[in-house]
Amino acid sequence: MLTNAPKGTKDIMPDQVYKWHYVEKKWKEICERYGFKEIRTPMFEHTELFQRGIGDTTDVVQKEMYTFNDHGGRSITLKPEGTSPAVRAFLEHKTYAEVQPTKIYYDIPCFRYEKPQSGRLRQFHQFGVETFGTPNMVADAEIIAIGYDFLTEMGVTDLTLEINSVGCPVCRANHRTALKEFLKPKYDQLCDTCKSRYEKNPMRILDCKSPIDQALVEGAPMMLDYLCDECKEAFEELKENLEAMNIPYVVNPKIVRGLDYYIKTAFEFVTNSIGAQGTVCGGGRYDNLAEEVGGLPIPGVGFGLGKERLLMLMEANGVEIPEPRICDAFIATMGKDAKLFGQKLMRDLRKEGIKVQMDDLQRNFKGQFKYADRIGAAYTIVIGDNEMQMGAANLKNMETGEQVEVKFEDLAKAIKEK
RNA sequence: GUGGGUAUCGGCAAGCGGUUAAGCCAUCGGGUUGUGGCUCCGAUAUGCGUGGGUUCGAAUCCCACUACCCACCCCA
Repeated sequence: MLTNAPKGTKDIMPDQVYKWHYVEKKWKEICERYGFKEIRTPMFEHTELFQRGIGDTTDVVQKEMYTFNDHGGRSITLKPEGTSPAVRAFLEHKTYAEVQPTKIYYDIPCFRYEKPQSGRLRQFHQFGVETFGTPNMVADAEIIAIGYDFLTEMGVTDLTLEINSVGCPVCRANHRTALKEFLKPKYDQLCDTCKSRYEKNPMRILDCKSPIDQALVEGAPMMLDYLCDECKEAFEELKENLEAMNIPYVVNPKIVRGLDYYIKTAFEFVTNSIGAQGTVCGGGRYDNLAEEVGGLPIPGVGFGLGKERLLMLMEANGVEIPEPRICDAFIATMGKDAKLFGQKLMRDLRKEGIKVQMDDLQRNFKGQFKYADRIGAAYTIVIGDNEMQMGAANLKNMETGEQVEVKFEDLAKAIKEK
């Protein structure tokens, strides 16, 4: 029991971390290529930030947050997402007083108390980007472009970009009224889930998986038809920008966001190849969020991208992530003198930046070779009585089997050359 | 929160009520004190998720619990 990680958490073991390093490095590279800077916010925030930011009625806030009181009586919550904390930091540090827009990226753990399943964990990790300070659709398109380029460069193929506009509070309310009006006479026929969605989030009914509900929803008023002039224009601009950048998309009028702060642009990169949780990246615009959490009205747009889901998708797509070599040279020794000398040699070579290892288990000579092979050493340096006398080691290339005598002082150079 | 599935060595896995629980991979040791990957030999579960029960006898049947997986919901 004590030797089990808590439900919904996963260890990333040493033989797997290189994959994480790989995507993290690429993520940093691409964000910086786009002119974004990294931000690091705390692991936890005041609970109220999320209640106000994400929205009191959302599932995330109502039943999924890891919330506790600290010893000072403050209600604290492990962050379930990255946008609200980023906005909070932007406001707190009055970054709006600097040249705008502000473009940031991050790489964070998130915590949500959910029932784990494929692609869904209680502690998961996401990459994110946010652009603050511009209401212009150019920013939305740029955010989407980062996601598109990143995913593409990671070798992911079976992925679709779906976009939608969820309108603004005004047009969304109109649509909601019209939709409920439309659904009212059919209410009794809806599935139980949708009955509960009727009041809370009727837009979700449009996306119900039940074929019965799908039929009932036929001809229902769609958000896109209810957009006000401003929102409609914005959506057109977004599409124009995406087309100009050659980013393929499909309009999915059924995309709904579960976080209250989204307005206008909503988008998702979705796949079918990693199970039911197919959204690898999702985001949108949130012009009212800053004000909602008590700050100035600062427009923003961004996305979150699930690292675990990305890794799953890469695996499903057969993307090969190169495993770095952990040992350039293994020093195999015979006899005590050689072993002690090997210790010194190992230190010298390590100072040269070479990855060197020796036996830690008192293996016999043959065992040392076997071990060198197992850990994938590129070279084995052999030192015994003969070598000690000659002042040169036998350097064996483990791949070709080729062996040469190399003076101790020339070893670093010889190994680095290949 | 609601469903469904699975639990035998580090990994994969046979076993389907009857003497000592297959096998493969991995690991460790060895094949005459100096060279790995191939090959050969040997070692490694008194134990079958946990606790009860049925039975002369259970990994094999029943019950409960627990863990993990998958799906709904929701989302990254």
